[in-house]
Amino acid sequence: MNLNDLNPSQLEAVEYNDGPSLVIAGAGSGKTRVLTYKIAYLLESGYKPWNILALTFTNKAAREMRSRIAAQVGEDVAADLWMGTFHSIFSRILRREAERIGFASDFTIYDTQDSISLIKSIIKEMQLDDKTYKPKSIANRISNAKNCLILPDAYRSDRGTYETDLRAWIPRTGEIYQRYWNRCKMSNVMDFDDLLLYTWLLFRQNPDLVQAYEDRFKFVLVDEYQDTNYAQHQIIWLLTQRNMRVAVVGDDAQSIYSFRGANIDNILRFSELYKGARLFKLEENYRSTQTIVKAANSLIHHNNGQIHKDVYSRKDMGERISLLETYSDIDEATAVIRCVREFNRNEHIPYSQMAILYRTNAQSRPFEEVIRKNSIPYIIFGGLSFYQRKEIKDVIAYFRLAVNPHDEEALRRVINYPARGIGHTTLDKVFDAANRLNVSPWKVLMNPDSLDVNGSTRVKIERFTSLIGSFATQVGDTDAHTLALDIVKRSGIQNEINNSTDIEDISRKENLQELLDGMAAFVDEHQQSGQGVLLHDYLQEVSLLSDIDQGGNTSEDCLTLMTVHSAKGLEFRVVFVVGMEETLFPNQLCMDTVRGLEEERRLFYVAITRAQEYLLLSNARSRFRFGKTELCKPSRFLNEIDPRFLQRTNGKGRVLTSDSASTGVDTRRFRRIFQTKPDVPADRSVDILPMPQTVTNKSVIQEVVVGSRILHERFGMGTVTAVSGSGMDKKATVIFDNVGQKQLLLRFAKFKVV
DNA sequence: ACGACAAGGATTTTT
DNA sequence: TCCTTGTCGT
Repeated sequence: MNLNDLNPSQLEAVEYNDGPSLVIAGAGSGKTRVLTYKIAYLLESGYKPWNILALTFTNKAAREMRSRIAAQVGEDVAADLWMGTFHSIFSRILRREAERIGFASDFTIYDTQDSISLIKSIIKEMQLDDKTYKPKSIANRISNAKNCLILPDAYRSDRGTYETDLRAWIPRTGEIYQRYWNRCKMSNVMDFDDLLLYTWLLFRQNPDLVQAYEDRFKFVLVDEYQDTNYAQHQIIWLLTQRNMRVAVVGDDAQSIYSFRGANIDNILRFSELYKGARLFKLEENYRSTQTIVKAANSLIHHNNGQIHKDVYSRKDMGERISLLETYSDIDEATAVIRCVREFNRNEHIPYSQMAILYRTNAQSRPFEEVIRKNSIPYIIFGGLSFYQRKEIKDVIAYFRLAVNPHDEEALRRVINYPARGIGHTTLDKVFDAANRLNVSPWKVLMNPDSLDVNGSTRVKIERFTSLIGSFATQVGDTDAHTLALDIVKRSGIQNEINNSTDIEDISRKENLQELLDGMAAFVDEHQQSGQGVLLHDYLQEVSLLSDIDQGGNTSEDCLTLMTVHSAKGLEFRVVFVVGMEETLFPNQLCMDTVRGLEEERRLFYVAITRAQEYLLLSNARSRFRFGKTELCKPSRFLNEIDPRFLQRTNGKGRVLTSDSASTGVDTRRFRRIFQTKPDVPADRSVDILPMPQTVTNKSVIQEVVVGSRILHERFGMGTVTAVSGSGMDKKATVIFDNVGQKQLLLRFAKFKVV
C-alpha cells in the first residue's frame, strides 16, 4: 500500500482509527479510495480481516471494494473480510441465529412484489376494499414502520399512527400489518425490511449476542451513510456504541433515497450520537471540470441544513454547461442524439463515455426511437430486471419451495403453473383452511382431510405435493444446477416453454437458459473456492441481487440511458440531463414539501456531478404525458445554477451567448458541435452572464520570474521585466513583442511559460 | 380455467 | 399512451 497515492485529507481520514469518524466525501473526491486504503491500513496495523465489517448498499460496491483491497493485501486476506450489503451480511447473521427469533435457518426472502401480493390477499381476506386500502401504499406504510423499528403491536397501540391512518381512511392498517407479520413468520420468510428489523430485534433481545458480535467486529465501516435508514443506523449503533470503532463515509448532498426510508439526519447528526467523532472532508473533486463543480455548488447552495463543504476542482475551467430548449419532447430527443453523434464523430468520444440521464423511466421512450433510427448502440438500464421477469420468478419460486415449502407466495405462484387444474376455488379453500387452522398452506396441502375438495382435485394436490416433496429431499445433497435442471424438467416448465413458437416464449426460453447457465457458473465457481453449492446458497445470493449488479457487461461501445438515481456513483465524459421541466424535475409529487424539493435538488446535483467534461441540460416546451400533450415550464433548477457557467445552444446551431472565449479552455471543440444560426427566442428567464475568469494554477504563477518568456493568449510572446506581490496576488510587468508593456495580475492572466 | 375486453393508473427503487 | 388488473363469457 502506498499512502502517497492519497491527498492530505484522504490520508488523514485513512490514518485516524482511534475512535468514530465521519468522512464527508464530495462527489468524485475519491471516497472508495479512502475506504479501501483505510481497510488495507487497518489490516496493516494488526486488525484481522474477520474483525472488520464493511457495509455497502449494493453488491457491486462490495465486490468492487473487495477486489481493490485484494489488489493491496492479497486475495486470501480480502476473502476473510466481512464485506457486503447490509442485507446480505445481516441475513447471514440471521440464518446463524434463526432459532432465537423463531425462524428456521432456511427462511426464504420475499421481494417487493411478493410482499405486495401477500398484503393484497390479506386485504381481500379481511374483506376490505382495495381501492381504499391500496396494497402498494399499505406495503409502503408497513415498510416505513419496519424501517423505523416499529413492530405491529407498537403500531397498533400508537395513537398518532392510528389517527394518521384514520384520517387517510385506512384505520385497519395496523391489523393488516399484524397479519402480514404473522403470515411471514408462518411461511418462514422475511422481506427486505425484515432482514434489518429482525437483526435489530435479535440484538435487542440477546445482549450476549451483541457482545459476541461486538467482539467479532472490532472495526465497522459504512459506505453511503447518507442512505441509511433508522433501522440500519440503530443496528450499527448497537454494534459500535461500546468500542466506538466506526467510520462512516458519505455525502449529505447526495442523499436521494428518502422514499425508501433513508434518513439524511443519520449523517447530519452523526457527531451528536458518536461523541467526539472526528470529521474529515474530502473536498477536491478529481472527476469534473471547474465549471461543472462550481455550477453544482451554486445549485446545492439553495438547500439548507447541509454539512458545509467547499468542493473544488483543479482541472481546467472547461466548457460551459449548455442549455438546450426545444419545442417538444421529440425534438429534444432528436437534438440530443444529434449532439451524441457529433461528439462521437468529431471528438471521437466513445458512446460508452456518454450518458443520457432522466428523472423517470418513461422518458426513455422518444430517445430510444431516435437512437434506433440512427443505429447507435445503446443500453437502457431500468425497466424490468432480469430476476423480476415472470419466467425467472416462476422458476425461482420452485427453488424457494424446494428449500422452504411453507413459502406462501412461492406456492401461490407455481401451484398451478404449469396448469395442473388447481384453480382459484381450490386455492381459496386452501388459504381459508390455513388461516382457520393457523398453519402454513403447505401443511394444509399435506393434510387435505381438512379440505372440502373432490377426489380428482385431491389427486392433483397429492401429485403436486409429492413433486415438491421430492425436490425438497434433494436440496441437502444435490448441487443447485443439477437440481434446477431436474426441477425445470419435472415441473413441466421446460415443456411449457419449449412447445411454444410464440415470440415471447422464445425470449423466455433464452432467459431461462441464461438463468441455468448462471447457476452452472455459480456451482463451478463456488466449488473451486470451497463454498456452498446447494440451492440454499444460490437462493441466498440471488434473492439479494439486483440487475445493476450484473447488467451492462456488454463489450460493445454503448450509449447509456438511465435514471438519475441509477447513475449515482457513475461518471461519464459527456452527460445529457434531459426533461428539465417543472413537475417532471422537480417532480410534481415531490414539490409540496421543502424536504421533497431539497431532495429533488440533490438529485439534480447528483446528475450534474456525473459529468467529467461536458454537460448539457435540456427542456422541452411541450411533452406527451399520460396520453396528452402538456405544456411545460423550464425547471426552476435551471435558474438556480449560477448563470456564469451556462450557455444557450439550439442543438444544431452555435452557442447562443456572447463570448465564451474568455473561459480560455478548448472552446473550439465544443463550438464545432453547436455551430451557427441563432434562432431560439430570447425570452429566457435565465440570464447569461460573462464567465468568471479562470484562476491560473499556483505552480504556473510561481514559475514566473524576471526574464521569463511567456506566451499570452491575447498579447502573444513577451518578456517579464519585473514581478511584485506573491502567491495568488503576484503581478508581473511584461514587455510584449508586439503590443508593448502590460501589467498582469497572474492569477487572472491566460498564459503559459515557455 | 382461460381468453378477450374494459378500466384505471401512471415517480425515483441500492436490498 | 401503455401497462397492469379485473370482469365477463365460453
